[in-house]
Amino acid sequence: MKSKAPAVPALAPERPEAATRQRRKEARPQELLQAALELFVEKGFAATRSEEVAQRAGVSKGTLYLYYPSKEELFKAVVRQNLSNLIAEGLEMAGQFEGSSSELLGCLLQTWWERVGNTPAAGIHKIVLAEVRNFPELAQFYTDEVIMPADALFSGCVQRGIDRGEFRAMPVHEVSHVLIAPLIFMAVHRHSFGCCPVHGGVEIDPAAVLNTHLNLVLRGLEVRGAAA
Amino acid sequence: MKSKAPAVPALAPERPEAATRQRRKEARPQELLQAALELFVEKGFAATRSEEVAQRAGVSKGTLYLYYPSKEELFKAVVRQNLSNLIAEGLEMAGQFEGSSSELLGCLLQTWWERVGNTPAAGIHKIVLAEVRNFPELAQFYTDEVIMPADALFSGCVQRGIDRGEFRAMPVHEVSHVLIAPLIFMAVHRHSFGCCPVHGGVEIDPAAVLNTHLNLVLRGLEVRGAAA
Amino acid sequence: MKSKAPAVPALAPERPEAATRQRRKEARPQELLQAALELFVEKGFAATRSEEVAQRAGVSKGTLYLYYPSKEELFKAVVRQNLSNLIAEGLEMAGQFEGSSSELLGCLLQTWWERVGNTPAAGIHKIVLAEVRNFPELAQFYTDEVIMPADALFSGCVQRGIDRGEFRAMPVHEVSHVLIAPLIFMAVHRHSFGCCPVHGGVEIDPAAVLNTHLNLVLRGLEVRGAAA
Amino acid sequence: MKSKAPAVPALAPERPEAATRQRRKEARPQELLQAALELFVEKGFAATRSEEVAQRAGVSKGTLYLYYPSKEELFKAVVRQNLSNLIAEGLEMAGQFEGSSSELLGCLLQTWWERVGNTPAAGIHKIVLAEVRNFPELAQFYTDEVIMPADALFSGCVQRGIDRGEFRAMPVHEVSHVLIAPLIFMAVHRHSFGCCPVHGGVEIDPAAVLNTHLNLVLRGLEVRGAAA
DNA sequence: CATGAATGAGACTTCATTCAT
DNA sequence: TATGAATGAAGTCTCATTCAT
Repeated sequence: MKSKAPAVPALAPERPEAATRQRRKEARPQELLQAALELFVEKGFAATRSEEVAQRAGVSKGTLYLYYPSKEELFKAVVRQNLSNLIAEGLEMAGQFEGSSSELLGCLLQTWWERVGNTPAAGIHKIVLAEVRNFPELAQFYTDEVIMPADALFSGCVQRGIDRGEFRAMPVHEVSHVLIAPLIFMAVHRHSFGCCPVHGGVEIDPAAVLNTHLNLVLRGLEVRGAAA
Repeated sequence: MKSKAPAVPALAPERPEAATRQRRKEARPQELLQAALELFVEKGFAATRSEEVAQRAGVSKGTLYLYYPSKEELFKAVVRQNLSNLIAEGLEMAGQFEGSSSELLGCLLQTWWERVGNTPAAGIHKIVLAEVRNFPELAQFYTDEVIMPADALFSGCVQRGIDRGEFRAMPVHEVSHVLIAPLIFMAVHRHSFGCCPVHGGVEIDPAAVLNTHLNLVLRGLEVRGAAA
Repeated sequence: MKSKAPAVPALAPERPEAATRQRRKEARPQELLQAALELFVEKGFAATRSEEVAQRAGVSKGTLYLYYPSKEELFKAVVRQNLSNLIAEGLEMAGQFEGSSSELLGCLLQTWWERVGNTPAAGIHKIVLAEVRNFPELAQFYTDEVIMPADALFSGCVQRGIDRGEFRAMPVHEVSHVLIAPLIFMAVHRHSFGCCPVHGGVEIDPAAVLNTHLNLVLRGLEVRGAAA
Repeated sequence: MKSKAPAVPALAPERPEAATRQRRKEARPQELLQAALELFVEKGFAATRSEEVAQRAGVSKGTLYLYYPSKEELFKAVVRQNLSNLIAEGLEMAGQFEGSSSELLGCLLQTWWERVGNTPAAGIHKIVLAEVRNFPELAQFYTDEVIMPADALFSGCVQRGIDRGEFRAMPVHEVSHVLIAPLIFMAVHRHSFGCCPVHGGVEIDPAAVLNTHLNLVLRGLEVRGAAA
């Protein structure tokens, strides 16, 4: 591979190897973060070896350290990157909505599941839950970037429903919590027990749970529950 | 030893042998499990060093291994001990209940929170979620000992409500999931973010969330929602 | 067992338990050395745990240390005791002999095999060979107590044969070495490979080897080999 | 790489990459095995610390584990490496031999002593004798790779002598045993007592013993003993 | 004397990190 | 930049030895 290079003079742009290498070089951080995310989700922070991350990203151990000065920093970068993504997703789906507040919340939760809960990136929740106490700085970060925006989003929708007379008057933050908790829980579950083959376990059909959840909670929220 | 003790007035002080050493030996497993639980919840399984556990229990490294042959076995013992309690509580309460199914579920969840969710034992959920993929046998164990009994308990109560015409006909397993998920999520949260001082975080009042949760979900379940 | 003692006033000599205990107490050092010898031969010095020795001797770990201040000292005691036995055996069989020197040597080797080589005590050779370099003081000890007496014994017999015109004139120490080496080798072998079940190994029949050995070497020694 | 090398005149110095690091990497296994052999022979398997081996080979503890996954595997590798040589030597010599069977056996034993018995590799016998009961698989390995081939080699030579009318008819396996035992014994001895300075010990001159051994045993074997 | 719970030095092994090439 | 050989701190576990009972 090395000594054959001089045999092919200067066809640089046509050489797929060079093209690949270039493309690879720029994609390195992405690939490393991707590999690290997968492994951290699979095995946790401590049980993931640096070399495994490098291998899965197709580089050598040394190269990993060219991009991230330590395993801790790599971990933080993984969390940061995926948190940014989460935020982006959140804002994206917040958007403008015309219909009823029940429909809005249903749509929001449904979308969250499809775009976050059901994707590999959801595993980030698992790691963060497990490791915040070992990386205290992440707590503030995660609170600012995820918990508070998400709460604001959902609380806002609940408040909208109350303001429009669709929902009963209820404490919005608590409702917000009750609304998201089962989804996050389910998402986390998929990355722990969901990956372990057990005999006789309770099969969870996410769609069914989501439907039931909405069915129960929205009905519980709606004011016409008493009226009808 | 049990009922005959009062029959023999003052033999107790005659046994000088059981004074210190023996009493300690009997208390050791408890002390070690207590220390291990705390540390595993604080730092996770992998990040907890055996010696730390021993130190917190006030013994030396070697002593720990006198009682548990490996860190992994210690972990399992912690899970086992604390989970047995869970099951016992659940069955005890499920026993015979006279009131309405809504009251039953409310009482069940309330008790779970007081006796489990609000105690250090709840932190186990966090560790299990985080580590189960590294301990495949634990997955089966936890499924058999916790997840399935819990599901049976809650599903049974929901079914009871449906049978008695109190609840709407709904998929019981999914309802069961929706019922417990927010509690477990809250419990896990208390042992991860709940322990990190953050500025401006959404303050979660467990009692309020629990009330809101019950208020919403039970109302959503009840058949009179349509009747009234 | 403890509290029942006062119920039986003073039948000391009749109590088999006390008799046993007394007898045991005096036999302790013997039993410990016996157990230690067995284990050292089986597993070697380093791989034998103090507690195992105690267990096999039927006492507790602590008791072992009442008799021997350390594992090293126990080891030396084992070697010393068994070496003394070897010497006793050697002297015993040296005796006075009337017949031909060939018969004398044949008888000597045969007896050595029966009384030493074929007994568990022969395992001592194995340990000593393996461990002298870690216990240098044993070397002098073993040389004085075993190697030199044995050499003297066998060399003497060879010299007797030469003096009496039965044997060719040959270097007596070297002949002595050639005479004993196969026996010791065989004895050691019995305690290493001889205890491992292997498929297709070369079966060694000690009696046949001994016969062959005598047949060859004595014939090689005898002066009439050329005459006959 | 093999026969094409001379066809490419001066490419060698062009590879600066293989300068130091690479050459060391290739030499490492040899250096480690050498150090391990020495130490295992000196102190035995159990009493040799991994780090000592590394130090003697001039590397760090971790490097040792880069090449051998455990101390036990290192031990096996030592046995394997040195035993392969033994076998090779034996087969090479056994090949075609023109002279008398006495000469063949004499030459065989003489060579064995020079090439094996008198080198550090002979110390392996000591370790194997001492440790084989703790490594059951080693017993089979050693039997297959050393004991049986060696027996076949020597038995074959004896049989050759009998077939050609040079030797008396005798049980070949037993003769074989008698032939090798003193050599191995002497080799083992050199690595245990031979290394301990003792006063007044019986000085063993290997060459003299070997000569005496051959003198005695071959004379005992030869048929002309009766004929002459 | 005897026990066995407790200790802690020390062995093996892993793996994050460095650095010569 | 990229590599991967090398390092050594640190973790798990063992076991000879001690000592309160």
